[in-house]
Amino acid sequence: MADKLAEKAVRKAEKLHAKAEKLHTTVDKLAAKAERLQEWADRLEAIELWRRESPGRRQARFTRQDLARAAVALIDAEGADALSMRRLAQELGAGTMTLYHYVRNKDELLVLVGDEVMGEVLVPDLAALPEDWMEAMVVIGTRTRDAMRRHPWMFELNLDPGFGPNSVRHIDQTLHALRSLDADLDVKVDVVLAVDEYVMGYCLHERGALGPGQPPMDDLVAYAEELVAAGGYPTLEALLAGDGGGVVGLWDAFVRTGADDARFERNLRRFLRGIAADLAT
Amino acid sequence: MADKLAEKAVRKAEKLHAKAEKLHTTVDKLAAKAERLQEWADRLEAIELWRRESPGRRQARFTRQDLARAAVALIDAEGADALSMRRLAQELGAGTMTLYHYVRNKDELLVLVGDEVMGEVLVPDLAALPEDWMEAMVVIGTRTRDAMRRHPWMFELNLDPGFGPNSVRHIDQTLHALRSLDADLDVKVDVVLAVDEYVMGYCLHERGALGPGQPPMDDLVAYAEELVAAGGYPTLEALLAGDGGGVVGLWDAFVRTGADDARFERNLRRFLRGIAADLAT
DNA sequence: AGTTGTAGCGGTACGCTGTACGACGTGGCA
DNA sequence: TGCCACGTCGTACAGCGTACCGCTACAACT
Repeated sequence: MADKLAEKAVRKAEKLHAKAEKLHTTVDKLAAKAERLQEWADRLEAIELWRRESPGRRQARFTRQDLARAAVALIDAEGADALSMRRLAQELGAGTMTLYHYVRNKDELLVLVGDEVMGEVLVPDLAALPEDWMEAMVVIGTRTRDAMRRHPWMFELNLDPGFGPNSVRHIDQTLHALRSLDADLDVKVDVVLAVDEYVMGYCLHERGALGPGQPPMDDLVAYAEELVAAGGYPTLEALLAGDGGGVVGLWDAFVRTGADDARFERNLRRFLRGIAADLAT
Repeated sequence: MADKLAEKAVRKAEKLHAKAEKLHTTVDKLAAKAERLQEWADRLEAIELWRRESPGRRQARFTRQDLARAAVALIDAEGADALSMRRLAQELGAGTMTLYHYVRNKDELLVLVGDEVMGEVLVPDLAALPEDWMEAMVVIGTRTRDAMRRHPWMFELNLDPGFGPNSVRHIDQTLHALRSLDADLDVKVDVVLAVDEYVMGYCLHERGALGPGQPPMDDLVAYAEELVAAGGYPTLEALLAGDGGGVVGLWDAFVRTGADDARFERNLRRFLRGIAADLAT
């Protein structure tokens, strides 16, 4: 009798357990969905930044662009670390907390800064863009690279692709550059993204690349030898064993190639050629 | 007489002024050179991180890799902002300042983290890399993308291309992948950099891209209308005027294309094709 | 014209950060 | 055995983002 009761209890417990597990997975799924929705909500909140125009009646001392421009100037001069709310306010001759009337938090300020820089990427005269889509993409890509060269700190800001007026205009202009490409919208968007990705990747690398100069090669070679001793560096090993310039030769090749100014356009054109060839099939 | 004296004085002053100016430009030049050298010194100091092996005799509680692994786990779980020296120390069950015996400052810790992640990019078995250089590059590129998908916060760390063992191994492997490419070292390095740039650019974009989901389209359209009203958005304007899906259609195209899993390899292959075609001429 | 609500401004304070400094105990060598 | 330097870590400080809240002066209404 007691056994039976115990058995029943066990079965009941198992059932409850299974039920609990099911509930658990349901909760997990809901949580995941909620997170996804939250992400979207956050990102769309970013659009809100651009939609809400200074809602007050009274005239404010500054415009948001004033903040953005001052921030860009400050970062250009002293680096991204120098940009703090206090410092920017000081630069503008205002109290720190005043900035929070133009911007909800520092991240929003950075979004402003990002869009300000995107303004420099824009082609001033759309009509001047070449008809040929590949040439037009080279023009836009080069402008982008130039802007990122002026403001290499852009990558330190960790901005997601934004919805600011200038960012949208950049997309618009890039699509405009593709007007001579006979393909449907999805293909064009694919090309827009791909080219933007290459360009940004180039700029990201260029930002961190070493300019020409002479490192203490002894340390370098010593380090390379230590690495090779650990094994698993076939190319390095061959270079050390062979007589073709050794490790220093490889280093030089990287520095030289990294500093080659024609590299950007050369590879961009290679990419565009590859895209065109693929689209032609 | 007094006039003559005054004239003389003026001439002398001018001469001195010119001399001062010359000195000034010299000083500027020297300062620029010093800055360049300083940059190099700083970057080479980074190699020092890898060269200096725990110099002490006594056995330390942790290894640098312990720190790196704990940091990666922490950031994976709670995001890059969660990584502070205090928090990591707590995670390791150590005092905060203890970490500073493994690492000179937080930046060095991040370099360690970066190289740890680069370890995931490495191809486990070099011999398994396809002979064909284009196929081999696709393998390496895909591995890189996968690692960056697992750790999209890598771009928040603002790391320059590093000299850590795994980073060097990645370069080595990539050059190894190009062994079937008949070209001299400079060309190969160009290809290595270009492909790495595209791959990183793709990952950088993917990190910030919106996953599939439904935004509040009304706000979006309203925003687009506001922008078009400002002028200078020909494509957007045409989309709003035309009947081909409108702004929502464009938005969808971006979201759809951004979420297209085949996009990475497709465009990487296009790039490689373009490179091969160019090298063949 | 006078009044008033509030938009714009900013001082203070809190909890967090990275890290300089110095104290402490213990392990390894002489 | 004695020593000392190595690994460990508590404390302190300057600077960060920003929540909270009081103040001032202007735009709008009576």
